[in-house]
Amino acid sequence: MGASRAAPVRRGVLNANGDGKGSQLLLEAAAELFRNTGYTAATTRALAARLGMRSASLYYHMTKKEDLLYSICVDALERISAAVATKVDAEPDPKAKTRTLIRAHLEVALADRNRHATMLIELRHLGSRRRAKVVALRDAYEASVRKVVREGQAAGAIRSDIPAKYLTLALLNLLNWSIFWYHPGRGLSPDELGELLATVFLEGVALSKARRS
Amino acid sequence: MGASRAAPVRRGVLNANGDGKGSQLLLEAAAELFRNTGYTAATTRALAARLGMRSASLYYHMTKKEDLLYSICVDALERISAAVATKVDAEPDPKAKTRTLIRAHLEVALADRNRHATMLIELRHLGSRRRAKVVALRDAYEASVRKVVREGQAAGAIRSDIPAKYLTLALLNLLNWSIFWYHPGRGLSPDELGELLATVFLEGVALSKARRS
DNA sequence: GTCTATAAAGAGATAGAC
DNA sequence: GTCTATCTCTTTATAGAC
Repeated sequence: MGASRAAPVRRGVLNANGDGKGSQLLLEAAAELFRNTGYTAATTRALAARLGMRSASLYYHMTKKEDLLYSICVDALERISAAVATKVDAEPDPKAKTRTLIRAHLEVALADRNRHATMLIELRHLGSRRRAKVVALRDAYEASVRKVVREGQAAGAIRSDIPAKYLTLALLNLLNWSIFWYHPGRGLSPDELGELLATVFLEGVALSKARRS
Repeated sequence: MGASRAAPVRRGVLNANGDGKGSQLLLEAAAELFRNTGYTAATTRALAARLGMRSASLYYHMTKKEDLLYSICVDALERISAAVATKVDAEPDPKAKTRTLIRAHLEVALADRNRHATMLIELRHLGSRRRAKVVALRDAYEASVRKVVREGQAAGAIRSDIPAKYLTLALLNLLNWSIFWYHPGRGLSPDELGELLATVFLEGVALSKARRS
């Protein structure tokens, strides 16, 4: 908005090689630390220690600590948006689209648990401009989910007596917060959990006379 | 466990009048601040300012900042456990118990949004002993929800092809995380949201031939 | 690309007056 | 029960050597 262009060079979020392997290692280490400790309590010293360096060295790769949080949030949302859109678009049957969305969302969110948990919980610690950008990405993803729900309603696959808005919020509750209790290895695989949650969401848990348990 | 009793007086979590009105005002102000700013980034100076005092004055009411977080977590869990148990126990019909639980949970959680949000997200910043106590309370509440689900299964009201464990986790996803997007005043009342989520959870969202939308 | 050293600011908590 | 003043520790971030 009112910011003057003082810096001569427009650079990405991280200072150099923003897409290189080094940056991905840095982001993943930061996401794991932020997820466990919380963004504010996570010190640059602790992060550096995990990477086998001193905290000053981090500032070769970034300008401020907040850059890491911003990159993590953008990364998480861009990845899940792209992956889910690809799989949902490839599914022609409107009845199956919701199930495909649920499985695709969980597959990505569980694989990137640290980044998604950080994005969901630590977003508030971004400055207002960056926070607004991340919220816009999040809202866009939410809108894409709502679109699938609405198409399901239009096709007669999903009930229309409840507004798509609330069906979408309920679905995202179910999906997003599973990453906080899911533990890879023990219990269900991501795909099995996806099937389970899709069944709960689509069929409900009540045992009607028409259904065998 | 291995702690020696150095302090001559056993006192509650807050130094004096642990149940008085003053303490409730303090806890609510702290919960609101923690919810918005995060526990670590919330300074004692900012909390004092909200209460019209200086940060040093807070230490007449507490011993450390962490006392506030601990009190908030315990308070939130004790209240919701008691309220839900009362209402669920008063409901004789096993088919209706789940619906009653959902409405009671939401009623309390939405009324105490700041405390519940803080409990869910900031728990990790408690020292290990206190954290274990809060986790035990949380696990006990979760177990009481699971018991309702199991009784529903035993009574033939809830499907048994999915383990009660996962039905309970899905239900708590639906309930707990609604407090982060629910805004009192605009949209649904707590009771209406309760009915809506109960319907989604029990009936599912798929439009079968047997159901009119 | 990483280091040592350190500047500058802000945090939780205490002492003692009123 | 609240205040002023302050101690002490930790934090982010920078400067400049290697």
